[in-house]
Amino acid sequence: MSQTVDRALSILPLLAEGPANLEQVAGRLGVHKSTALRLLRTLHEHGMVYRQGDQRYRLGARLFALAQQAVENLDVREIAHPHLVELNEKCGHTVHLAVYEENEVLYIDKVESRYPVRMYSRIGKPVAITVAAVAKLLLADLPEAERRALAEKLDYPLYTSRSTPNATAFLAELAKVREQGWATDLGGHEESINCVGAPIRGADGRVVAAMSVSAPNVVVTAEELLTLLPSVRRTADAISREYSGNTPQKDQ
Amino acid sequence: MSQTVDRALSILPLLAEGPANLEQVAGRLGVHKSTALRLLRTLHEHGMVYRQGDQRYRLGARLFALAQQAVENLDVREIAHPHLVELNEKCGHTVHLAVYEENEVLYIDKVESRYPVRMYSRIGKPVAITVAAVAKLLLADLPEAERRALAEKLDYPLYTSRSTPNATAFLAELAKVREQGWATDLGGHEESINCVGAPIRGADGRVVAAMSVSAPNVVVTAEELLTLLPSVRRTADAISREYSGNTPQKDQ
DNA sequence: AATGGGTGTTGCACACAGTGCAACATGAAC
DNA sequence: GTTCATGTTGCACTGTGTGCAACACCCATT
Repeated sequence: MSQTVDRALSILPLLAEGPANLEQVAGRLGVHKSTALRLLRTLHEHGMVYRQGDQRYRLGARLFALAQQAVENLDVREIAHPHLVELNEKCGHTVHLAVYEENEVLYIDKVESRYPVRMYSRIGKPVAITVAAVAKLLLADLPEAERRALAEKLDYPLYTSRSTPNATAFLAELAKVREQGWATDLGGHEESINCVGAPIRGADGRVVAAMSVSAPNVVVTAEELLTLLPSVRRTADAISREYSGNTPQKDQ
Repeated sequence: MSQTVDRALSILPLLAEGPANLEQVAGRLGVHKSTALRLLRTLHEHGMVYRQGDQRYRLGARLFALAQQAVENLDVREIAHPHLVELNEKCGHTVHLAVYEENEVLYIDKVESRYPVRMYSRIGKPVAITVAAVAKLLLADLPEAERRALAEKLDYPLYTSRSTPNATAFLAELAKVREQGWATDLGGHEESINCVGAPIRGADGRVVAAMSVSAPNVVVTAEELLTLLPSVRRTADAISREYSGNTPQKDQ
């Protein structure tokens, strides 16, 4: 829509790949050096990019601060956090909270496992959307048309032999998840890691977030993990109740 | 420099305070609704803002992903992390890693305390620059002129009775820190929390990052925490060695 | 010191992208 | 149905962003 802003914003993902100098930026944007310079200066003034010792540009500190504030403003997160901690204290495993936004599912909170073997993930990181339990929960609740369109558009990378292979299988899985009200990921992302998750609903019944408990095979088997399902669901329901109660007419 | 981009970027901190609708954005930017609409659309296309159910705008998911990638590209962090974990396993307290950038000090990594009483902090959050041990370490190494200029420009909020009160006191503290090669924060930010930190240096001897161990009074006294100083310094030195070794002529 | 290549930076004239206005949609409230 | 509040579109104008070319700077190399 706005050419200048469009160009400026295109610089950010470019720099996210690694530092770059003026000419490289200009080259990849397809604009004159002087144009790139002015854009970078503006970004710099706003703290979005940072100029390191060798004059190359990197993403800047303000970006962190903004992402930080953004995540703190999510009221689901605020409400859910103590419940997640409580569940973690009971079972000891990693607990995740995720939301869906614009064709992506991302973690917005995490309580670390108390076992020494931990799974890698980080708040803000987009989730493996075709296999993660939380992703299934969130997508299962989308309106039919949107869900179908998204499923067609996705890639289905075969992380493991148990990954969701294609759109048809994914839509079937989503139907099942919607039916039963909970979801699992049994080695679909990493061979040795299993998850079990449940949805968090707003006052209108729509799924606003999803949570899951994850643990590696070496700590508990899939069957043992599944015995946690009732407490996961209880936790998710408690969060739903509190969330609906606190925001009676607000939507999200 | 670039009016359009400047305006667009000004929207982000505004939305960071909380969701806002078109008119509020236009009002606070001092531009016409239609102008604000076009800017928001461009931001939206890039995933920087998100339009929630009630049509109000919020900060978007891409912001997290970008901040995420940015932090993963910092090679100090990469190298330091296992050392921080090791130190945490030895002493059990919260371990922080921070860098200085454009008049701000911010945490780029953190290993949580294994004690139930934890201090609040989060990766990406700017540090209380006038009192934190890591901030003192990073600022103490700035060139004289820059250090002085920054000290004059800062605010000196009195978080507690032991907070640094003004620029003179701060510069004196920085001189001391530079002299001794380590720093503390004894209840300067929160009455009951103490920290002890050490600098991480690049091949040229300049301080590139700083780390610290923090613990609340109720867990260990300040004196007990200070007994950890040798292992904190040893950890910092180990990181320095590895960082200098791996990046012999690269600067940052 | 002097030369040269590789950078980043500045000033300027032109034109087109961004602007604000006013008219138009939309949808909620009553 | 009417009113109000809010988001959206089309359009003419001009001011902002553009690319160019000249300039400044740094550091190698001789």
